[in-house]
Amino acid sequence: MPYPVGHRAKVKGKIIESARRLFNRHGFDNVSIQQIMSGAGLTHGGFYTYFRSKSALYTKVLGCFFTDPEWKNQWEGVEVDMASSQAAAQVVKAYLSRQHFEDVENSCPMVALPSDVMRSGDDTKRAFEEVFAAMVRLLERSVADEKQHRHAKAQAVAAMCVGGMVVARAIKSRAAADELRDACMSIALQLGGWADTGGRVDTSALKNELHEQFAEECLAGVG
Amino acid sequence: MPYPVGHRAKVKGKIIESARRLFNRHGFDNVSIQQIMSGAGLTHGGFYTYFRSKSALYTKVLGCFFTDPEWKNQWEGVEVDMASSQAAAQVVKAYLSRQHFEDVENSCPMVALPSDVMRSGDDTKRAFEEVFAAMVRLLERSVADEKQHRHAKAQAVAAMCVGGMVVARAIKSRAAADELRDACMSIALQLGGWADTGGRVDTSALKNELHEQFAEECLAGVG
DNA sequence: TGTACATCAGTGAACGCGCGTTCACTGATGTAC
DNA sequence: TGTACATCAGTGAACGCGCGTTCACTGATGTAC
Repeated sequence: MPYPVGHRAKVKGKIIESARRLFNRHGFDNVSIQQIMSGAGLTHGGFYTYFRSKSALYTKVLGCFFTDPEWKNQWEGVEVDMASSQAAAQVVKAYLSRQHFEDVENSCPMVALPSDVMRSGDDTKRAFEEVFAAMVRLLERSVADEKQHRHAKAQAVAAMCVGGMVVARAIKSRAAADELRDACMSIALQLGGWADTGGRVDTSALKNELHEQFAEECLAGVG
Repeated sequence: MPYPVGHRAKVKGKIIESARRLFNRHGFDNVSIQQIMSGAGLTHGGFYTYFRSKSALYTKVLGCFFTDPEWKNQWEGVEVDMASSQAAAQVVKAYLSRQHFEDVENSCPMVALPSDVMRSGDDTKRAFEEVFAAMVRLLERSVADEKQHRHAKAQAVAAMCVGGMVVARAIKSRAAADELRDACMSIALQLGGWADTGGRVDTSALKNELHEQFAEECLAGVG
């Protein structure tokens, strides 16, 4: 057997990682296979030994988004304890943080690619749905409300987080974007019944949570 | 002077209208000039006597979005009284309605095109910003809260409306999308302090409001 | 250890295609007399 | 009313370009003996 075991899986991972960064920044249509492969240190010709088509890669990228280790270690900040009831508050703060706002390449795909996903196929939409559902599940656990209202509140908070970031990125004025993020953050924390402790946070906890949900499916595909 | 006065302006309007529908449905990159012109009943060659480039048309389309009369009369429903304090509630309900969800071609561009705008130039982002600001201004007037908190709450509600629709459109399950819209609607109404009167509404009021703001600039461009 | 070999990851030229854009031309229009 | 004319909105062939995709080939790898 020539070539070390796992060589292809490693290279495939590099291609996905390169594609993730490029898609996040420029969208599906404005990224060429040549750019993706070059970002992975290869030439364009080999692409089709790894993926059936450009769309197939796109679906894979979205599905694997939250399991990517580089992404998982991006937003650096203060420690997060997922067991604590503060977890949801910290996730909201991290999601609407300036760091997440600025780091387009490594941002949540729900913020970077929603229009693209609307126009994509069912597989891509399912991947998006899973990501959103996981976020809602995480928030839901610590919403301060009667049980029957928690789910709706968590959904609304998640929508506010995603919507706030999407709009902040799509408007021109930096000041207006900052104001919008702040407003959404403070109202979302109020809604969830989470005190604004004022500290800085990262979202490695959120990412770990989501990691559990997709790691299996994703690694199966890459290996 | 050959050809009736205003002929070109009318045709230009048709091109913009055709482009608006196509961009909303397929995004900037997946629509060709040939499709746009054909939608306006013309051949592709004449395009450049009306617009400097495809991007220039795109910017114009976004800027004029809310002034378009066809769009203004789209979501049909019950009468709306803008003077009433119920206006904001009605706008929220219409924004998150099933009608708006389903009518992709005529939907709000903030829902249909956010990723595209993020990657666009400053002009496009300014147009997006104006649209969002107008929505916030409209909501702000009737938020039930102390004056200094109204602006933030209006921003958060607007973000929730946009985010809820964006996510609803990007996920696969119709049932989950319905649930999300309902959750956002009910929480948004709560947040604003607007009773859920349960009636159906349309958004012609919102559109009229926004119309005032952009009509001048837009008509200047078209004429 | 050294040599011959089979494997297959990756290369890069080539393909057809549709796009945005240009431009010389056509032909319908209202005007002049 | 009828004819000749100037205008210019719209046509459609043509352009260069970059894309997604294919495929015959290369050459580095670990294996066999």
